[in-house]
Amino acid sequence: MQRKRAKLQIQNSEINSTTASHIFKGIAIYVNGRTEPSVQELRALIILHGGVFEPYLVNFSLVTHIITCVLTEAKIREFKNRKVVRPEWLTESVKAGALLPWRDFEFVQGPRAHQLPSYATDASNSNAQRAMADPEWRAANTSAAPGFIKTYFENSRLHFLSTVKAELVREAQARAEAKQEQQQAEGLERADYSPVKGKGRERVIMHCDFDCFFVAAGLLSRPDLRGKPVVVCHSQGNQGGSSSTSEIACASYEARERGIKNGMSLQQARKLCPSVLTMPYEFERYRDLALKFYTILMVHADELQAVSIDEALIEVTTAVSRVSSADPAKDLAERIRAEVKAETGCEISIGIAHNVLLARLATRRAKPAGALHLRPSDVPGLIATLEITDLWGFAHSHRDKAREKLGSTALSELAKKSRTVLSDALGKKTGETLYNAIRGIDDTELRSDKQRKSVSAEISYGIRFNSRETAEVFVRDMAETVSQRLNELKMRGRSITLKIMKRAPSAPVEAPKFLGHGACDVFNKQTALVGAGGRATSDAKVIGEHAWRILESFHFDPQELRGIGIQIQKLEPTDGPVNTDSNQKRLPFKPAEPIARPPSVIAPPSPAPARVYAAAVNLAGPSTDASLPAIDDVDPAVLDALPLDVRQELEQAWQRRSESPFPGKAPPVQRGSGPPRSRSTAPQSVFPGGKAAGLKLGPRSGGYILDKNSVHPNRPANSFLRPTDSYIRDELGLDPVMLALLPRHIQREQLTAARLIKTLGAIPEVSGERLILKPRRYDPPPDLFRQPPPYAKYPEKPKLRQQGRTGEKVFFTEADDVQGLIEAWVHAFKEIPPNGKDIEFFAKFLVQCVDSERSTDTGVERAIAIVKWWLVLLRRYWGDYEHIEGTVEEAEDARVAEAWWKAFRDVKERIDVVARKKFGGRLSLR
DNA sequence: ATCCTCCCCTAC
DNA sequence: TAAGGTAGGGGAGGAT
Repeated sequence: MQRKRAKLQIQNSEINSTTASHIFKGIAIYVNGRTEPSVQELRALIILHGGVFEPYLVNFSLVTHIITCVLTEAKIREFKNRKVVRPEWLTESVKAGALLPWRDFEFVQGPRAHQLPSYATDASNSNAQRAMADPEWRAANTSAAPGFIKTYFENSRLHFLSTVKAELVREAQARAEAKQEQQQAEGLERADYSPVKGKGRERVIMHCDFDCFFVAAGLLSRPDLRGKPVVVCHSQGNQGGSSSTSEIACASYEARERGIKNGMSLQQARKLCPSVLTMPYEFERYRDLALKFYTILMVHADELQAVSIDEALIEVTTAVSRVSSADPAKDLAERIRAEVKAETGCEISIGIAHNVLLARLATRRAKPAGALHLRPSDVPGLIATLEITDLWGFAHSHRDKAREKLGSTALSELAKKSRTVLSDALGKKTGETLYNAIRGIDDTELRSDKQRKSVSAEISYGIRFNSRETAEVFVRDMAETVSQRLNELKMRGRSITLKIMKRAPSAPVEAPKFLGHGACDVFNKQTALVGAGGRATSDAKVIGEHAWRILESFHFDPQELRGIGIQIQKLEPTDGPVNTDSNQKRLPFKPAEPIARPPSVIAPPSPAPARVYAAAVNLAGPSTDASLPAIDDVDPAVLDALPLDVRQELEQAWQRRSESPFPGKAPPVQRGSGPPRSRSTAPQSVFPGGKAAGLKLGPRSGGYILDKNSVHPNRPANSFLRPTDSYIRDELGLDPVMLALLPRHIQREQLTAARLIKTLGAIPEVSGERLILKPRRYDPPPDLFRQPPPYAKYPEKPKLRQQGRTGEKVFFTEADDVQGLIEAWVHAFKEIPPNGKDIEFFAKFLVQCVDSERSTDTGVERAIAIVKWWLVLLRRYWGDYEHIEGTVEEAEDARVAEAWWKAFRDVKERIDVVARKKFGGRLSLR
């Protein structure tokens, strides 16, 4: 193969000697399958114009683009993250004499409507079109409406499910904490004789799940509807609901028999069953029922993992061991079912097995209204009848992969595949999970102690903006929402991701689903979230500012937006109490008092201890947007005025720096053509010299907990959190106050290191990371501003303005070779950023073309032609950077590219503003 | 190797 | 009219 490659490369270079142009310079192309024009012709074309033809796809990194006319399903997956382009890209580029943007020729597989939900046809929703035509309706019922976010979340079933799940998880966690403490206490008292609990005994796992939860709940007050095809959805079924796109959240068994499925639209359901009846959501009732359900489960469970409002996994090994009968597990399950039925009036089903995987499988066979104990001997027989999607965690995507790469989706077939084969097809871990699952093996533990990693809010329904301003208001409101959620959890974050859904170019303006998002392109962008003083934050203004900046950086038309989400990561607990009147609905769990509990059942756990939030340090009030204290030397106004990319770079630097408790100055930022910044993993300075006046800072998040009895709300009791001040000071030789100022993870390191010193007398050189509290080198201040571009290298830097008329009006005449001029301009500024005055001049000229009183269609057309040409030029030089912005780029040419694209977008925006004013639309560059 | 980031995927 | 959220697991691919 290597020889073959080498030979072909020689052939390539022979053709190369007669190169006609260099438009494909830097491009390496692999041609996949049969194409029109043929591979031979394409190869000649590529080489003729300075590109590289890669005959084999041995190494993906050698190939920049893949050319194809058809792709098999398998290839689509294989090439998913590649630039796959139609051959016309090459032929058209040659015709144009310039490299056209590959995205305009991106290979896309034909419509895959079958993958979309049934309501998502291509047709626009005519009801929505009508409604949206009325500005008043629009202003009152879409994302532009005041209070939209609140009402939306009040009515969203998915939001409800997520919220309740989070609450249940927290309760389970609190319970686990309490239980652990109780056990520890008992363990101490009875250490001498207490037997090791449960060890050596096979686990008993139960998967408990309401049958058609929402429907069952609704039927409690509508007994006359029992036995009928009923669904829960928003639509009141006006006009028979025959044209309703309202989604069915839950269908009764009678409805399911008629083919109605959860997630269908009501209109679909009506077609299948015209007599289907609808019930409204009753969120508060669901909450009450779930509370009763979980309370009962908690009584019986050693361990409980909340799955959702109507579903939980419990380990009941102990409780089962206390039942003496022929089938104790099944008997306990029936008892639990009876208790839930008595308390809630609803049926649950319970799957029982020795692991989670099988318990979940058992539940399916237990339904409706039953309990089923799946024994090891039953497993092979059951598994053999199943499909891959019957396994928890495997859905259509894995099914498709299995079908393509493994030739089957039946577990009986997949059972013949080796571990390696499965892993190669599905990924390492997923393959192993599947391999084990087929054999009934699953050793996942029930976990109730997981800590939160992110907090987010997202809406992709009813998002319709007609202006930048409404979009901005919305984004900032969303930020407010996220901020509240963070505060309720007493969390702050250091990282923000904005998710944007934008109407796909091929999708109708009004989606098939009423006010839905329709087919969309999704954009995620993550940046550092920098609160006051460079610290983690939950401040709504700060979050809003970051989110809005990110959104703006995309320069999307607000009218095209269909979904907005804000996610906060890199969470830290808030130290002191945050002034939030927690209006969060907490599930009012109380110490369980189960109904008709037989004496064989273990005693209910004691309630969780009062949770105390110790404020380690609280020297200042909560952070606010207005006070940017720590970065003393930077005027906030200056900061604001910086270009986004510079700002973000600084912010990231601050963030890195602020690992130190005293966010003083950011580390130096390499700029321009200097050597690339070494992202040193060197230890962060723990105690910068000089201004230890950092003490004036506000509360440092992550302070250790001084009260040894306190328990952090979202963290299980953790021994490292427990040292007393005197222990820290006297035994470990650390300053407890200083320690409290450190972020939690550094505290942990410091404590560990100090303990090691104490016991070993020295710290082992583990990774060379920061080890122990001691003063460190002081980092010099950052290089805040861009170096001026090296003008001297370009003594005859051409100015666009020189070509303009000197009179009061700036205008090109027909005689001017505008295209040639722009080309010369762009070419001249290929290696340094363009001059702002030139851009200004150019923008004015174009705006005038569109806007001036004597502007005619030809003026507009001229502007379009010029902007298009500009676009072609920019894409020719910097096509790869077109959709990249705001990134922290080191390379000079990347900076230049970004500068040009920014200029382009700014100018385009200015023209669009005028065009919108004048014609109510934007310039189309297609 | 191991970590990090940026996705996709999955569950309810 | 309708209310398509949310968090975590994991894979790919690049940086360290």
